[in-house]
This record gives sequence, structure tokens and C-alpha cells, in this order.
Amino acid sequence: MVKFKSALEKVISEDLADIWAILEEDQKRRIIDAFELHEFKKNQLIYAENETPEYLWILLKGKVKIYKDGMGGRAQILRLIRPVQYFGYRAYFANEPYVSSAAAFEPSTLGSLPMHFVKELMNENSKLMWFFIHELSRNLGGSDTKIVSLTQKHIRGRLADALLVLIENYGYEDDDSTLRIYMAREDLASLSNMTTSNAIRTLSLFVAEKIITVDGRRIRILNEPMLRKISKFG
Amino acid sequence: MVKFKSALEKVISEDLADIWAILEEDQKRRIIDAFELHEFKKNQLIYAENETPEYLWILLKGKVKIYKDGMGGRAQILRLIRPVQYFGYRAYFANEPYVSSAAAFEPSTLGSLPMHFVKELMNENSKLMWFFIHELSRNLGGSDTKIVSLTQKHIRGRLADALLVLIENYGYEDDDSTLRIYMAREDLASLSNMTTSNAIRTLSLFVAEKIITVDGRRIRILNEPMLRKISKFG
DNA sequence: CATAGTGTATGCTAAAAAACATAATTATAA
DNA sequence: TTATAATTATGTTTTTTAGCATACACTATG
Repeated sequence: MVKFKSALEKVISEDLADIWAILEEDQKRRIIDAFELHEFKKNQLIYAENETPEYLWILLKGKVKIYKDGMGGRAQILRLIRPVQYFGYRAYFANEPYVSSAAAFEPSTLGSLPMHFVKELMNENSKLMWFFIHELSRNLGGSDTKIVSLTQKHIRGRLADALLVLIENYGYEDDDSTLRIYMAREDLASLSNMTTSNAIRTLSLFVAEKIITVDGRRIRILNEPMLRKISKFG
Repeated sequence: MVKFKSALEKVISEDLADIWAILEEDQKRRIIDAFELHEFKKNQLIYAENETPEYLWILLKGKVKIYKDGMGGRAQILRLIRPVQYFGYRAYFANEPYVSSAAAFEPSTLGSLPMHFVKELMNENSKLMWFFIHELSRNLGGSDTKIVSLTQKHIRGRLADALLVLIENYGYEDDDSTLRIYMAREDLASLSNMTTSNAIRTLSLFVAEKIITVDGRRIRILNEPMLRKISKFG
């Protein structure tokens, strides 16, 4: 946990352009003072369910999962975070403890701002309030849609969905086909609501059907349209 | 669809009472002018998935379900609305079409306000913005929690959850044990993510175990603690 | 470099839930 | 009212998925 000094403005003006652009000069200075930088190791916990929310988190580099532990040691991944996205604010706004946990998929750099400070900023700047209203509304729509996908689709459809979510969130390598995230089969299972065994098994089926290739954790998508078809129907 | 006249102020919910109180006379007049009253029949659709959101809906009397149609004619009930609650705003804020539909469970009275007008009011009054931020945040937390319950619990646990949700949302009759909502088995199934057959079957099991009694659509809860136990464990 | 430990792969079995079938009951409308 | 449809109830079969066992990498560590 290091106090941020000078380079913040540059990082922000490049990467956080959308939110930064709507702030006034005075607000920018106060933010620089309150901002803290954190490095998280692979699989390190950022916050845990039931804790009291205190910070707005900003992912600057790396990948983060928002997940919820369920019964029998099975976790459900709820959302994936990529740079530069914000998280950790919902529970604070709802005035309740976290209902989910956050952890880094891989070594990641994050910024934090105290939520009480964010709240102040919001009261001074209605555009910032609109920003969060928009984010919350999008997430809620996504969450509602996810409920139906996860409960009504069969295993193949759910795994196809999971792969499409990975494409959408982290995209492809330069070859335009290799997923830019290498996750454990267990995480893939947590994302698509199935046991690890079934994630592995179904992945193998997809390989046999030439929809993907697998090399360890490296997944290449050969037939994205087919994935969409499987997601929609069988 | 009737123009609303005077009783509006009485009908503003507790959450908004203080906001209403600080509104200027001019603002109050504008609201009364924009406000419209609607009567919906049993099972009547209020809005449908994929439509463009235009109104903030306010349930004044009756009961409303927010649901999403899934594959194979199976619907999932996402949220239950009781008087006086607001809905229909999320998609507008997210700037996207509705991802879910709304329908009246029973004959219901609703008010509506054009969303563009609500947006204006919000920009004039930050408390109103905080109201929606709070509501969205609560709903998102609920939705995330629901994902894990619906995907990881077994049928008995899910049905127990559904009954608890009904208690929480609509409460008991004067006898302190009869649910104040009479819903079709199919709706109960849609609420708890199972087929109608299984909803009926599991309900029968609960009757046999003296956790509830059933008389048509009238459900009496005999052992609420047991329901919570079933919800939590098997 | 041996070895424990973790992650991946695959087959087999058991459990859960859906699908299907058929009555019985209740609502609704002619 | 009677007829007709819709809903509720329950038994049986089939499908899907979880659970378990085992084997085979691969990797981290002493």
C-alpha cells in the first residue's frame, strides 16, 4: 500500500479518461491526495463477503473476479473486472456488508478511494452520480439476465456462455483467436455453474467438435458462431 | 388511464416523503400534471422485454411481478413489487431496452411518470438521485444473492426460499400465518426455478411434513423456522 | 532428482430434476 | 346448469448433472 504521488494524473488522464473528464480541477487535486495504489498477487483476496465496504476499487492492471461462495465449497463468479473498471461500491451504496468477494486472477495493480470521499465528490458533481446510476443499472440488467441463463440453460449452453463472457471481457491475443485469460478449470466451472469435472468434460467435447482447441489453460476459439448457437439453443 | 388530481401526496412512499416535503410548490404542480393513473387487470402486462422504457411505474395497490421469459416457455420471476414501490426505471438508466417484463398478479392500481421528467427532477434534487442509487444497489445485491440460491440449492431449499420471499414481500393475513398472496403453482415454480410439477410435488411434501397447509392457492405457514432451516441446509 | 501436491482428464455410479402420462379437481363460459 | 378448459395432483420414466474413483500429467520444493 503506497501513497500515490505524481504520476497519478497521467495514468488517470489516459486510462480513466471518461470519469476524470467530468471532474473539476479542485476535485482532481483532492482525489490525488486520497488515492492509494495497491499491488495484489495472483489469487489474493481484495475484499470478502460480510466485510464492511470502505473503498471504491479501481482496477488499473490485471484481472479481477467478483464471486460468491455457495454451499459445499462451490463458488459462483458473478462478474469479471478488467482495466479500467470500478467495483466495490455497491454494498456501500446499499448500506450493507458485501454480499460477494473480490480476488485478483493474476498479479494486479489497483487504486482505492475511500467511499465517504467518493460520496462527497458525488454530492458536488451530479455527473458522477449519473455515472454510478448507469453502472449499477447495467450491472443489474446483466445480473438479471445471468439468472435466467444459469438456471435454464444446460451445461453446454452455460459453458458456451462462459467462453463468450471471457471473449467479451478480456478479448483475444494478437492471433485473434486465443483467449487473453488463462484461468483454472475450477474458475471456468465457477463461471458457468457446474462442477469442475463437468467443465473439463464439456471442454473436451467442444475440442472434439472442433469448436475450440485447448493447450493447458490456453484456449483458442475456432468457431465463435457455433458457440453463440450453442448458447442460444442446445 | 386517468389524470391524477389530489391524493398524490398521500401516496408518496415513506422513502420519498422527505423528498416530497422539500419540493417546491412549482415542482409539486409539475409532478401532479405529469402523473397518470392506470388500472391493470389480473395477469395484464405492464411492459414487455425488449420494449423501450419510457415510464417510471409506481405500484399503488395490488401486486406486480417482474419476470423474464426463458427457453421452452419457462419464466423466471426476478422481483416482486408491493405498494408503494417503484419499478421500470433500470433499463432507462442503463440506456437499453427492458431485459424483463412486468405484469400484475391481481387487479392493481399504478401511477406513471415519464422517465425524462423523472430525470429532470433528479438533476434538480440530488436526494432523488441517492434514492435511485440506493434502490439499484439493493436490487443488485439481491440479484447476485439470488443467482447463488437458485443455482446451488436443491428443490426443497429453493421452494422454501420462495415461500420466505413471499412472506417478506406480502406478509401474512390477520391470522399471522396465511400468506397474503394467492399465486398459481406455475408462478410459484417460476419464482423458485423448477417445473410446475415439482413445485406441486414439493409443496405436497411440505404439507406432509406439517411445515405448511394448503387450501387451493391459500398457503398457511405452520413452521417458519423450519422453512429457514430448509433454505439454509437441505 | 525424487516426491508430494495440485491440476487435468475420463469413466462409472448415484442422485436430482425434468419430462411425460394420466387423473382429479376447480374455474370459466356458453 | 353443463360443458370445456385450466389448474392441481401424483405416479413413472428418462435425462441431466453431481459425486466419486482413478490415472496421468505438471510443478514446486526439499
